[in-house]
Amino acid sequence: MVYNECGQKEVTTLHHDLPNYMDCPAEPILKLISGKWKPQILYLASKGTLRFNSLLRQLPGSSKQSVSAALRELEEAQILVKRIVQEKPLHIEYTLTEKGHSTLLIFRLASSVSKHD
Amino acid sequence: MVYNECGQKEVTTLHHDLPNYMDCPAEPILKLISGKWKPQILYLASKGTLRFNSLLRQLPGSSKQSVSAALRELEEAQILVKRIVQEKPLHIEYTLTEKGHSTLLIFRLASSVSKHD
DNA sequence: TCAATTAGTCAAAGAAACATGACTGCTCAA
DNA sequence: TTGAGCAGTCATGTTTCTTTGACTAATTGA
Repeated sequence: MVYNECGQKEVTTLHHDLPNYMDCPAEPILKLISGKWKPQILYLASKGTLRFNSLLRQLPGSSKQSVSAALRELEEAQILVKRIVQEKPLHIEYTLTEKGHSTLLIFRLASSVSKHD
Repeated sequence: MVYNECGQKEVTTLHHDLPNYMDCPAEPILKLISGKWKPQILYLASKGTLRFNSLLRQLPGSSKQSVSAALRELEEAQILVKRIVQEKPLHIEYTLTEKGHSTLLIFRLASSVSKHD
């Protein structure tokens, strides 16, 4: 015999245990902005334009591989824009988009939540 | 010779590349609420009280091990409370705390950010 | 008494994430 | 023209995360 969450007999089906097709709507963005380096990368992006090698040095313990992957994912999600700066010396810049700025609102809320724990 | 982000000569030191001691303040909570199952667990918790085996069935593909670990971490962080319900049948319930509810504000913001991309 | 349910733990295996080091190709100042 | 910096890629190895399956121990209904 099967019981539901209220301790009552469940005669028909376990409909409350069926796989949920109502998934957490926040999951995609959470997945996008989490990981070993992405929060810190976005935080640094909020302070100014990013450059690859500089970023690597600002993330001690990180690797080209994962920083490169993080930048690519954030660019694909249109949170960062990559642009080639045709100035001397020629270089590449990563900057927050409008979407990137609104995504960073999540960070501000998150840090205020953790402050008064 | 070394150049800074503006393409100007950097005569003294690369102070903009020194390891940053200003870490992203949102990182701890982001780490806490992210992972393979935690977003969905918290989402389900927002809809009502959780029970271990029911939760497992609602998360197809998950394992006892990781759901158990997730619940423990969320309990340790005081986002969920665990309580033994002395009713027939005796069982254990996980419920959102006050802190848990304010943490879920992050989810609401996150989903609204992703909706108008 | 027996089988099922609840709520887990533990060891081992497999998958995913991440780091290391070598290498590429371009630019730029000396 | 050489050496250094920039912005990466790629193969390999390690570490970390997650699943699998066996097991425990109590409760409960038939």
